Amino acid sequence: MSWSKRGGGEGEEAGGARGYHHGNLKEALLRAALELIAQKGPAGFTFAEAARWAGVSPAAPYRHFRDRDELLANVALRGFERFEVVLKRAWDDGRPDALAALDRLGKAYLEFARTEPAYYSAMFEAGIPLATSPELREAGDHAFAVLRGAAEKLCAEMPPTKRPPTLMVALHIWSISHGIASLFGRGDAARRTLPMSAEELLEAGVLVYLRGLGFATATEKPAG
Amino acid sequence: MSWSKRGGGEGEEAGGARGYHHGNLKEALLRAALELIAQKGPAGFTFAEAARWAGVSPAAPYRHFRDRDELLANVALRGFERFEVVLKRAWDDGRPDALAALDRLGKAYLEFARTEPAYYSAMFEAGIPLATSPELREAGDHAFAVLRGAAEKLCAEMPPTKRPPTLMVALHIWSISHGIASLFGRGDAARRTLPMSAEELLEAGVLVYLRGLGFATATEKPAG
DNA sequence: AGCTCATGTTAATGGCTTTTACATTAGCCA
DNA sequence: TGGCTAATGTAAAAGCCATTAACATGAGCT
Repeated sequence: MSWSKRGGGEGEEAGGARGYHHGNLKEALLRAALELIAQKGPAGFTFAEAARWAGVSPAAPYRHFRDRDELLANVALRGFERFEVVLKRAWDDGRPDALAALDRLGKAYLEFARTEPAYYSAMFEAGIPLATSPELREAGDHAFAVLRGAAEKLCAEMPPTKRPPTLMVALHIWSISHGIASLFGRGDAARRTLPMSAEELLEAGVLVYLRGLGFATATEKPAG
Repeated sequence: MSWSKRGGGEGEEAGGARGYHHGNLKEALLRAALELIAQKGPAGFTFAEAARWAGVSPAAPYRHFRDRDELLANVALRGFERFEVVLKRAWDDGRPDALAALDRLGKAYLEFARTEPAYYSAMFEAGIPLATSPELREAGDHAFAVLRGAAEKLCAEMPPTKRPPTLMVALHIWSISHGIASLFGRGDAARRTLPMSAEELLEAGVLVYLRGLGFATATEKPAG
């Protein structure tokens, strides 16, 4: 293998001798940013430190990102793409049944917020205007589309007469997932001691909600 | 009236002649911070600019706040206090009935996020560790206590046999409110075009949820 | 009047962001 | 192979910010 330059992002991490050109600086900066955001939050992250981490001068990043905000936006973009993958895998087209798949979906949402706090905060808390780039908005929409697809399948299983609006159901599930993730789903920030895990809280909430829609759940016998 | 100094916060806004001492700098800084956060987000806000806005030197704020973060935390603290007042007023002890009051509560939550985005982002998105100060956590807890009280009254109206855990209900309602406010509730940031207002979305979600709990709502006749 | 402490100011250090002018070299074409 | 050009880095500089230390002012009390 040609170990030369564009290795797909390996680079030299920290300190390896390299020529005048880095070879994969853009990738390295995205990674550095992610690492730094994870450590110190989106606010604490600095362009200069990312450059240092990648072993280049403070001006080098400007060859790849218009400014600090654009780098942040790119992190968010990548986050949404990853998020979509994760959610899609969890949903798995609703197998074996919509309810079980939805449960996985919720857990995946929370797990993403917990294990990828850097992405999550870049995506939802860094205050990046979604209008920044069409791609960003699109990526966000694609991630949401997974939830929407889930709502669709769920609604399809209900009798047409009492079938609720799909979009509304998707928005509700998204909102409660996001609310729980934001308020209780991360390491120790904003931690309030809960009597249950975020996962249990979300699962219970969604079950109650579905029951409210008239969706018959297995655990709940109709006549108590 | 003694127009002299400590006027309760009036100060000179911008440019008025004043002596060596400001007279109410702490208050002026808190206001300036709020204004700046509203304009440019919690990240864009700078200590120096707040000082400028208050008409003092860049070092003066350090007499009142340990550093920039402490000022931010104080803004958040004040935000939680205000939030509690707003929520309490909306809840109004559950009058005339728990359901109507809960509806007002939800709307108040969203209205706060919309009309006080500076407070809201300082409280929930600025990444201030709640452990920063006991007061901050306490203020947050007090605000949540209003929701908890609402859940309590709601649960109390249900037959004891099928009465759900109060805390869980409060957490669910808080989560969906927070999720909707964060995702759809602000000016134009993160705006996705919805087929309904955030208020309608929240109201519908809560109604479905309550129905799922077995709470009989007026709009929904038992036999459709 | 005089003391003292809270509150402001000035000046200085060090970091970050961003721009401009210049350096290096990778990729390509003859 | 040799040379051109655009992409990618570097160096240096301007301007802003956070934070601190040394010094100034005056408010409130005795």
